[in-house]
Amino acid sequence: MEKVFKALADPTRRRILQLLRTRAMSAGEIADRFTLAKATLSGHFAILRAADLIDAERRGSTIIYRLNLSVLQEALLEFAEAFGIGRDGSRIRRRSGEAAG
Amino acid sequence: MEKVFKALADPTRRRILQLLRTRAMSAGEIADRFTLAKATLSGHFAILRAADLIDAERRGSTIIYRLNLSVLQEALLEFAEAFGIGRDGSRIRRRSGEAAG
DNA sequence: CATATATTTCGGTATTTGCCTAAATACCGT
DNA sequence: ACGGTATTTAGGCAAATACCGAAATATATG
Repeated sequence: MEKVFKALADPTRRRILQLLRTRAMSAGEIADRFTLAKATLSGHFAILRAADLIDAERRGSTIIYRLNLSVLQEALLEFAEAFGIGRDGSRIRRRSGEAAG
Repeated sequence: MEKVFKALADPTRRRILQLLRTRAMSAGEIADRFTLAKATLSGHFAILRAADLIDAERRGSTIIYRLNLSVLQEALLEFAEAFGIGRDGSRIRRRSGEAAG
């Protein structure tokens, strides 16, 4: 959870996740969409990987990154539920200290 | 959105929001629940306020902070929708580039 | 006005972050 | 094994962050 929030704090990393939303991409393919140095992007990949938000798969000489949507989902949902925030905008009141389903 | 994610990146600030979940509290009341200096907490309040995640209301000599849940809600929902993440865990597929809800 | 209380602002330090270039590693084709 | 492409790791720098104690501000009260 901590690592996920730290990872999401950077706009470049959020953009990377957005890019991977539609399909998996190689490190270079992603890097081409940014004006940053490849080494810089590589650092961002490492952080996203440490947060388990993306998976890396070596495919020959390239490395394919894939969005791990379920982890993003879990983290967001867990956080939202802690505040009783529902999809429809409703707030579910809980007795203080009670955990969300 | 940027400010919200930056604000949420720090665990102390997330704890502050959690504290305000049940009821509004004065700065001092909040500070008493941390081992950090009041000045440090005051800085965190400023960041949360800049992100519009909390509202401040002067009440005599104290300042009452209140969680601005709707802003947290909006930010989280907007982000989740961009990834097609639904409350039930389902993923809604969209044509690339198409905006959510 | 003087004092007390609540909170913020200021000035400083240590750590972390984001970026870069250069060098290292991994894999491929010849 | 050699040269080329893809990617990461290493080293370094500037800016941002998180923290603190001290000083400043605002409010209430005697």
